[in-house]
Amino acid sequence: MDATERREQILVCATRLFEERPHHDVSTAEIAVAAGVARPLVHHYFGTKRTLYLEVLRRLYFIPPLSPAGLPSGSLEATVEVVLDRWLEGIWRHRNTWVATISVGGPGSDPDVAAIMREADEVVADRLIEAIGLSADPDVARLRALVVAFGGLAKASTRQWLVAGTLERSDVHRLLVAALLTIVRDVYPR
Amino acid sequence: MDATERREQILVCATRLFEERPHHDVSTAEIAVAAGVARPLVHHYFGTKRTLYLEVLRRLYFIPPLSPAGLPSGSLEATVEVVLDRWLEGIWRHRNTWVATISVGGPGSDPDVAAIMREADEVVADRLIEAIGLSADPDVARLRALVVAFGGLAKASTRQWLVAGTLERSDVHRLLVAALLTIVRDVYPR
DNA sequence: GGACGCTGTTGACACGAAGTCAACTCTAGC
DNA sequence: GCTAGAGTTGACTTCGTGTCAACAGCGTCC
Repeated sequence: MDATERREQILVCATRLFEERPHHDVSTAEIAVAAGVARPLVHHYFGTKRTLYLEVLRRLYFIPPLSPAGLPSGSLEATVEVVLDRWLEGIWRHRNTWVATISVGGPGSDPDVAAIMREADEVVADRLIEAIGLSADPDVARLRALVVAFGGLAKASTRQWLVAGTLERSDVHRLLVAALLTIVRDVYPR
Repeated sequence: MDATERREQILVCATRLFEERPHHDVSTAEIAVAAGVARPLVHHYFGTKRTLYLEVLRRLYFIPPLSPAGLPSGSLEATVEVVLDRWLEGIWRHRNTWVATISVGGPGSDPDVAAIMREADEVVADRLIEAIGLSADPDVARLRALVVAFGGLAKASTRQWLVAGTLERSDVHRLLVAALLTIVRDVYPR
């Protein structure tokens, strides 16, 4: 089999396993069996188990969708409403992956893992800022930091919606719209 | 040495190690050396390494302070301002521990870890609701869910402040005050 | 056609960490 | 002094990771 195909196949199997179980009790042997290959081949393609895990993470984190096209032109409020509605739509469509990505760890978690998440958070923040048409603003760095923080609210609220079931989708939408508008209007301006 | 003392000593050493390094490369042997005991003793007191880790987590998560006493009586806005200011003060005082607790993991992270964090988040949310004097409200469950989500904003923004350095403390304070007021006034009411 | 080299693949080994167990030490009570 | 029990540990077993040399398929050159 072709090298890139095999690599991809192993990566897919590993992703599935890492999504559904704690990574410490997913062994490379198990991944190899799932992919129908011998264990050393996993190491051949990905080096260490840790490298493979990080690659799975990158793939998961950068799948989350935020359709950048077809943004509505209108008041800030209307734009934010639509953008966040679409965003929640995408979250719902990929809810399994999303829940996996926002599941949390604790102290002693991997700094490389944290770095990947941080980078992904910033990419999402930039897209969001672009979607609401503020990417040309001076002092965007500060706005970005605020929107990254907003991302924490987004993750936590979608978890309440999708995992805990203590919030409805409409609650989450209202919360996020109100929070983002507050940030842009009241908190961001010096 | 007395059993509880020894247990405590091992727990303290383990906490220090888990705080500063990824838990997968902290070995029980290392913990044992740090505590000046033989490795099996660690297992004797805590069973598995996982159990010890979870106990460290519980201790870390439930240390975070939110002084419940001396709440100011006045407008909602003034109360929220003071409560969050004090909260940030506590965060700053225990910033190392705090940063350790909000450091993130990824998919495949432990469900037990997630459960501990979720419980801690709810405790903090309840204290916050109590501090702003809304714990007697009907439909508190929904408010609590919203405040738990707000906790996500609080974590992410304090991370921007303490780790990334992209926000000032005053930024975080303004952000959290505005967001919490928005939640209580605009989002929470049906 | 056979030798050669390259890529994909694997069996077998080395190393290290987790968890278990029987045995040792020391103190308290008879 | 002797026993009982708690605290403690050395030694062993098991398991997972990572490495290495070797094998199989296949295209290429003499």
